[in-house]
Amino acid sequence: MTHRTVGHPPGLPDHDPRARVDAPAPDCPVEIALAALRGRWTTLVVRELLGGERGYSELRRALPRLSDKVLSERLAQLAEAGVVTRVRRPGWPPTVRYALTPHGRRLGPVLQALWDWGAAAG
Amino acid sequence: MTHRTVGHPPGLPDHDPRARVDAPAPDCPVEIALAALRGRWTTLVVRELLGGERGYSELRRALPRLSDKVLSERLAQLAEAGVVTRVRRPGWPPTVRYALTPHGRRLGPVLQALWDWGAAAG
DNA sequence: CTGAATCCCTGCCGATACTG
DNA sequence: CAGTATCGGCAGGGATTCAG
Repeated sequence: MTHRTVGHPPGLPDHDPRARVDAPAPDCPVEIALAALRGRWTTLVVRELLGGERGYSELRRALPRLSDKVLSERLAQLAEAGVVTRVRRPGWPPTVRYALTPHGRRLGPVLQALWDWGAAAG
Repeated sequence: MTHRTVGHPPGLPDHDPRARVDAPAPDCPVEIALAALRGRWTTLVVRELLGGERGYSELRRALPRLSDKVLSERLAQLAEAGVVTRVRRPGWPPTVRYALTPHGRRLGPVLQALWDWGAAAG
């Protein structure tokens, strides 16, 4: 959805056309960000990659209860969102490395903000 | 899920027991925050309330395509999460006012962080 | 080793109708 | 005015199986 954080300094310019909508809009930046993080396991995969480049089976070992299907889905989703890059290495056995893009690394502060809010007493 | 924003200054203490899990955990602060914002329309309702106290029908007018059912669900969900308070006013016709709690108002920076990330070029 | 395809089940959301 | 009850469609996620 589209947002203006009204009354919250500094606040974004109200001239942004993606603001002031009355329904969920896929081009709203907040929607884009939440879409990138959407789905079970997604943030755990990102957290793992914040620790550095990983291979497919390394991710599987780090998250043993995550199924192949969902891991594939998440990696595809995150690649689509421009968060991770996928690099096939030639040779045998075939190996693939996953790493955060610069944009993906900028999710660090976002996850921190979410953590801080969730950690504060309700 | 539980997160440690590894490699991102300042970073949280790694002693937090809610970190370093290998599966989605409901008590992880990031999970808590995402759960509060989960579901369609949720952030739009919050954004509306960031502009100040609102009544039920004011919210309906601001978000005309949001059904009664989902609006009720969202307000209940946000109240459960400690984000909004619900105040019935005596008299006729019955009126109810919804407002953000202090905790809810702290979602401003969180939504800002999400906006900023989503607005940055991928 | 690194995935994609399939099956099934569950939970979310929207529409409609009804109540205090 | 401020909701709740009910139903149906669809997408998400887990287990298993198959493929490059």
